Amino acid sequence: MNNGQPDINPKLLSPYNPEETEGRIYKLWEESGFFNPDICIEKNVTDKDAEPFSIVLPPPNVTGTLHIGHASMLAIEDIMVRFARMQGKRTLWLPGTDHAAIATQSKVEKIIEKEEGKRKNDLGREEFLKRVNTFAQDSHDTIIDQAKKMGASLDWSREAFTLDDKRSLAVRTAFKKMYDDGLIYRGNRIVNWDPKGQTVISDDEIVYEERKAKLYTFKYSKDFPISISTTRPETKVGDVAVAVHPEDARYKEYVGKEYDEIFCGVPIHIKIIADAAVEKDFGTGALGVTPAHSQIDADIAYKHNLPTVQVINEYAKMIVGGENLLGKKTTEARDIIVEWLRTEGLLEKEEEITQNVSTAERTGGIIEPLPKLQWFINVNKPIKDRDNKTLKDLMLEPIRGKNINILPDRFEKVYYNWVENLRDWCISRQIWYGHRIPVWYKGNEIYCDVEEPKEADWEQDPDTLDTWFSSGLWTFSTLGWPDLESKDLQIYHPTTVLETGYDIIFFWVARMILMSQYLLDEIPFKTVYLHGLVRDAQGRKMSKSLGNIIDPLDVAKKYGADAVRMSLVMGTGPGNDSKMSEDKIKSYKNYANKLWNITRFVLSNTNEIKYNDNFQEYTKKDKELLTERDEIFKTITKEMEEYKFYLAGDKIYQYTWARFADIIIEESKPILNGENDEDKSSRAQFLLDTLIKINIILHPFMPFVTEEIWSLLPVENKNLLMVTPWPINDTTN
RNA sequence: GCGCGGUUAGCUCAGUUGGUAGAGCGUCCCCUUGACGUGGGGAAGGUCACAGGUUCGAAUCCUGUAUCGCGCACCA
Repeated sequence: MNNGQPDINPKLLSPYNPEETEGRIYKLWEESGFFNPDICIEKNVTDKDAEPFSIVLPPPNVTGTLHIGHASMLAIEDIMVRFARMQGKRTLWLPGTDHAAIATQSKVEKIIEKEEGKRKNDLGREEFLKRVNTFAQDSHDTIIDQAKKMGASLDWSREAFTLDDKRSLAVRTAFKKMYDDGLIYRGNRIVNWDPKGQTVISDDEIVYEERKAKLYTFKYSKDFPISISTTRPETKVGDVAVAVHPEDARYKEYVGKEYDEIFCGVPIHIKIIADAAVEKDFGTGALGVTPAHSQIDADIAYKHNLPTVQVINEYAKMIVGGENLLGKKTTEARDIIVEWLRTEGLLEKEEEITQNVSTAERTGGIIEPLPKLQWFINVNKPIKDRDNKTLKDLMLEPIRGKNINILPDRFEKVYYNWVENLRDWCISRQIWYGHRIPVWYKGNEIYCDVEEPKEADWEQDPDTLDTWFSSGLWTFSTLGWPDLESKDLQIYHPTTVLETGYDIIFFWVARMILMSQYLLDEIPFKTVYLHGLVRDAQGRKMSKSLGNIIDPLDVAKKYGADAVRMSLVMGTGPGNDSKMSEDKIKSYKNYANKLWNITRFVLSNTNEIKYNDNFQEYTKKDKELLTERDEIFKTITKEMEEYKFYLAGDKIYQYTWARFADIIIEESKPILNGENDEDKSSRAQFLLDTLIKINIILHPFMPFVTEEIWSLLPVENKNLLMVTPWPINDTTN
C-alpha cells in the first residue's frame, strides 16, 4: 500500500463533478461515431454479421421542450441500446421528431394571436406555415440538445422528421396504395367536430370530462303523445323521429304515426319508430332522434331511412329558426328553448345529472357531432390480395399469434378490446400544418397519386392528414421505405423493441401495426415495452397548476444526468406509473460519488500491481468472492435481457455499495496492509477486476460517470466504455 | 355497465417457480478511524387491506369483500 501520496489521477482527489464531466464525455462519444452502427462495424467494435438490434425513438412533438416523461423514455431506451451495443449487437437507435399537426398548429396560433393579435387567416396559408416551420425548427433544436444532455446514444446521422421529404413520400405512397385498394374513402358521415380547433378529430382524440348538466323532460307540443328527455334541447329543432323500444307497451300504439309540429318556431316532422337500441328504463323510455348531431341517432336514422336535418354549424351556432334562434350559440339557444318550453307549459321535469362531455384532446373544445364530408380508412373491408382479411384482422393477428410481445402482457386485452370495437378512422383534418391529402379535384373528377397531376386546373384537397397517419409509418419510413432496396430497411426492420407510454397504445402502437402489416406484410417490432407516467413524490400528475413539475434539465444540471436517469428507471416496471422526487435523484447522485470514491480507494491501493484480466492465482476466499460476484452479474444480465431494468439496476447498486464497498473493501484493508504477498496480490486483482466490471455493467444506467472512471482505469488497449464488450456472455444455468 | 391494476415499515416501492418479510428515503443512538460525512456501524418500525379456501406451509395460488386509481362503453 502506498502511504502518503498515491500515484493516481488528481481528478479523483475531489468529489465527482457531473457538470464538468457530462458535456465533455458526450462530445467524446459523438466524435467517436459509435452511435452509428456502420462506424462500429468499420472500426471493428461490432461484427458485420452480428445480430441487429434496433429501436426507433418515439418522436417527441415539436411543440416545445422535453419533459420528465421524455427523459424517462430516453433513459429506458438508452439502457436497452447501450446494453445491446456492448453485447456486440449491430445496434441502431434512430432519432426523430414529430410535426404533431394539430398540437403544433394550435400552439403557434396562440403565440401569433398573443404577440401580434392576428389569426392564421390574416396571414394566409403560406405565411402561416412559414411561421409554424420556424417554430418547429427552434423547438426541434431545443429537443435535440436536451436529448444529448440526457446521454442518449442516438444515431444523429439518421435523424428523421415526420414531415420531411422522405417521410412525405412515404405518406403519399401509403395513401395512394390504400386509396387504390379502396381502404381509404371519402364519405359524408357524422364526425367529431371541434369548433375551437375548427377541425374534425378522430374518436381517439376525444377526452371525456365529467360535468354537471341538466336533463330536461318535455313534449314537442301539447298534443304530442310522448315525452322525451334531453340535455341538449337546442338540437331538438333537428329531430326527425321519436324512437321507442319495440316491446314498450306504453308507446306501442303510436309506432308508425307521424306528426307535424312547430317547435320553438321551427317546423319539424316527427315519425314514431320502434328500435331495440332504446332503453325502456332510461328517462321516459323515448328518444328524440337527431340524426345530424348524434352518432347513435344517425345510426338509428340510417336504419329507418330517416332524413338528416342539420341545425348547428361549424361555429356551434344555430342555422335554423327565426330571429329568436338563428345565429345564436348553442348554449344561448338552449336557454331560449328551455324558456320557450317553460312558457308553453311543455316542460315536465328538470333534473341535475352528471354526464361525460366529449372534448377535444388538444384544444379542450366541446365536440359538436356534425355531418361532414371527410376521408376515412375502412377497417372492416376485406382486402382481396390479403386473403380477404380486414385491417382489423391485420392488427389482431400478430398479437394473437404472439409475434409481437407486449410488456406487460395485460395490455394485450386492452388492445384486443380497442381493435374489436374500432370504427372507421377519420384521417382528414381541416388544418394547414401537416401532410396535405394527395388528392386533386377537377369538377366531379378525383385524382389520387403520389405526385400531383401534370395537367392544369386540378385543385388539391385543402385538408391535411391526422398526424398519426405519418406516425404509423414511423418504424419503416425512417429506415428508407418506400425504397424496398434500402439496406437499413432490410437490416433493421422489423425493429427489435418499441418503447413508449401505455397512454398511446391506441393512437400509435395500433396504427404502426396496422400500417406495417398492410404495407410491408411484416410486424413493425417484436416487443412493445410500455412505460407509465412519471408522477410527483405524492403520486400526482405533474402539472403547471400544481407547480410540481420537475424539469429534467434543471435536475440534471444540479445532480447529474446519470442520477436523473437512474432515478427514472429505479422502482418502476413496464406498465406502472413511477414516482419522482428530488430526494430520489439526490440519492443516486450520492451513488455516483460513492463509485467515484471506491475508484479512488481501489486505484490508490492497487497501483503497485499490474492489472491482469486473466489472473489465475486467486486465494480460496477470493475465488468465493468471484463466484458470488459473477453469479450476481449473471442474474443482472439475465434481468436486462428480460427488460427488468429496475431489478438489474437495484442489484448492481446493492452489490457496489452494500457488498463491495461496505464489506469487501473494509475486509480488504488489513489484507492490503498485511505481509502476505499472495493474499495481497490476489485481493488487489479482485478489487480492480470487480471495479472494472461494475463500471461496465453500470454503464447503460449511468453512462457518464462510468465512462469517466473508465478513462482512469488501468486497462490495456481500451476503447471507449460504450463499446466495451459486456463481461457476461452466458446466462444459462 | 364491462375490463384492468394497486393495497407490504412513517413515505416510495421490491419481493422471479408457494418455504421464517427486503431496499431506499425518513426517525433514533453511536463513530470527526487514512476511499468516501454525498460517509460508516447499530436500532426501532410490518396480523403483507379484509374474510374464507387450497396446502405440511400463502405476501405469493383460488373465491369473495372493501378501498383507491385507470381504460372502454353508456351518457336520450
